[in-house]
Amino acid sequence: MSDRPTLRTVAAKAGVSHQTVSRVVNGDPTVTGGIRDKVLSAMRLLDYRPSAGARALASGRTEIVGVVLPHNPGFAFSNDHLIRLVGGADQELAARGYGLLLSTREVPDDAASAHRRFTRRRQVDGLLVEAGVGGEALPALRSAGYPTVVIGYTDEDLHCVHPDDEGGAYAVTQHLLALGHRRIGVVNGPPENQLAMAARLRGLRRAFADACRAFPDDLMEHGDFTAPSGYAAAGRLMARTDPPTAIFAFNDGMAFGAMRRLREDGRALPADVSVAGFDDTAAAELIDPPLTSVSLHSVDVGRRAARILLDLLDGRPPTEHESVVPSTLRVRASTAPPHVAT
Amino acid sequence: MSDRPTLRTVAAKAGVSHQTVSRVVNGDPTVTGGIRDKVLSAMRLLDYRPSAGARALASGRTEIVGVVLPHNPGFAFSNDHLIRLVGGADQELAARGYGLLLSTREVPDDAASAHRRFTRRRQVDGLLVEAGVGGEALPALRSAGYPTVVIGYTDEDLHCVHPDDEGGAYAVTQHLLALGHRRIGVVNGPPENQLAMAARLRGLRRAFADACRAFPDDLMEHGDFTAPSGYAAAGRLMARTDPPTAIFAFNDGMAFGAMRRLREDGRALPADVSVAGFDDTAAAELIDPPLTSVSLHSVDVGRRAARILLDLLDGRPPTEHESVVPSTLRVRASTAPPHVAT
DNA sequence: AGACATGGAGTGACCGTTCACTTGACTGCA
DNA sequence: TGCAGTCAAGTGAACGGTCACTCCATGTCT
Repeated sequence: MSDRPTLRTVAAKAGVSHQTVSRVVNGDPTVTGGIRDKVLSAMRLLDYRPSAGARALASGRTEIVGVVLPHNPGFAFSNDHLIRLVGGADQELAARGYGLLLSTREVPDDAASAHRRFTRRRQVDGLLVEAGVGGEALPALRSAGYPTVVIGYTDEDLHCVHPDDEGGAYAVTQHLLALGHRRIGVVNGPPENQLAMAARLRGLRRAFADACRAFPDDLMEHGDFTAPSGYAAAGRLMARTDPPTAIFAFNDGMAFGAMRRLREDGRALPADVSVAGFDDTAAAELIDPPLTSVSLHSVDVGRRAARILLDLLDGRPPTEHESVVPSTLRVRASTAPPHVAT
Repeated sequence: MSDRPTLRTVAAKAGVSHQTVSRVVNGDPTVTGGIRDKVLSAMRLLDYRPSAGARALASGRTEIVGVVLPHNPGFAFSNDHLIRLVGGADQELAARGYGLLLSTREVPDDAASAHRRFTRRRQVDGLLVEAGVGGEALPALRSAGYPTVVIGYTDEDLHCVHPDDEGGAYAVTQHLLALGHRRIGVVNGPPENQLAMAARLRGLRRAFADACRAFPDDLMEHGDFTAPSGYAAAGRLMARTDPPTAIFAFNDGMAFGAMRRLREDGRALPADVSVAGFDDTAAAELIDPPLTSVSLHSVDVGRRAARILLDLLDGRPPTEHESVVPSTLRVRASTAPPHVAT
């Protein structure tokens, strides 16, 4: 009595076979209008809800995809990115009836644990993996044999989607060069994000090359994406004998740190030194002066990744192996022409 | 051949019954060591992975909980909170073998759609709902009859967990009063978050009362959590004949807007006017001057909610109906004693 | 008019677990 | 020595869908 109704219960009520009810549930067009109505009202009457488990068992598909995210509370700058990524993926996947099973793991985690939760228990049809979960996890995922799309960069032979880091860095650099800056200091990111950072560096170099110049390698420092590391890097850059007139930090967090350092050193922003960031976090337009940065369209990245995964799930191999989502430069008040040289 | 092994396949290989294999998989202690080893090696040999679908069908439990989040891209300030919430919940739930099935919906959404995805197809055992999904959705969820924990405030008769908004606001107000501020302007939040805002207002009033004063109601303005609304509200507050010496905005975003407005009006921060926010977003300590705010311990809120849900799922009714997670005041440079009155 | 294609609806097996019972061996106690 | 009591392991029936077929009533072509 208190048991939930099944296909057969509904079938009995409607005076049809359980298969017919199944057809109605799945929107099979071969069911006649009259019969369909009878079944629908029986379903409504009994408050019928299909059992996802039974369906998964019988069909072999769970209609769930696993989403593996890095969860590094200290690395706050990417939260905007992550949540938008997931939101975008959810939009696409939900439209096709797929659910998102989440796994957020501390980044220093044994490679196995994150994905094993899904694959060990065959509860997902495919996987969406943020590259930040760490390179060790990816080979393990590959071997599990699930359709997988990586969000970010990867060395593995997997489909991947990422923002146009190279294009974004190109745009920033071109913007600074056009303003008249010649000595541009760079605050590069940490080695963990090597592939993304390499792309940004490529964009930077290409912009210099297109302006018939070369990036002076001695003007590069490294940070770890945190504001303090940007603070320190800016200090080192400005201590050069011929200091830069602009600083391009490879994420907003380090740009904020650099801004603080420059201001503490008594330099006016952007009159004395221009600063540009990357990622266009929420704080970028709140800070004073508002930070020139590169917006990543994370929602679109998530959507694109989801679409590729859906192709894979449908057995429709996507044409492109690596998909790049355009990013856009947001010019704000932190960048301006340099002081006229003496 | 390419089919995945089942319990019975493993059983045949190990020379035992399928039930014994099931016992080993589920860690039943009644299985003898020798037999267990045989089964385990057979499992390893065949790369056996249990079918979540079959298990769900047979046991009636999916070992998945649904997480319903509001997804409002414009409302960037809460992303930190959301992602930490989920991270915390995941920590607790994963430890007990539960997965998190995510649903992020645009906030203006028909009440039905968000949760129906889960409940319609019975793929979750319980639900974790962020109160921001909107009040209309909650009654619908209730009727679905799933064990449910609300993260935030609710009028419904559901278990809920939220940060100590009242205590946080009390701490901020007490801090400002202790500094010597008497006229404290408030930028209240939007009506959608009425219950949380009411709690913050209670804390504010209580702090005034404990100092044997009363909050001057004429010094309250409303915003919508965005920086521009804080900007506007600050303008209105400072236009009073007797303007406040401190502004307490009910979230960081509005505080940032207020700071910009004050600075544009030529006021020094915090020398002329102190500003305090709420939520302690990542940007709070990056901005200049760093913003005094209230940190919400979102991870703990998520964990607590998950634990309560686990109690519910275990048929162990939690003692407390409403659970409050302490929040802490972070005093930074945006608050200081007021100018000495003439 | 008879053979045949067509399309709506029904039949029963099967997917891979768990669950309630049963079986059988071994224990300890009278 | 016999028998209840215990405990490890086995048996077979669900669980609630989907899938591959069969079946039957039409309509069409020769």
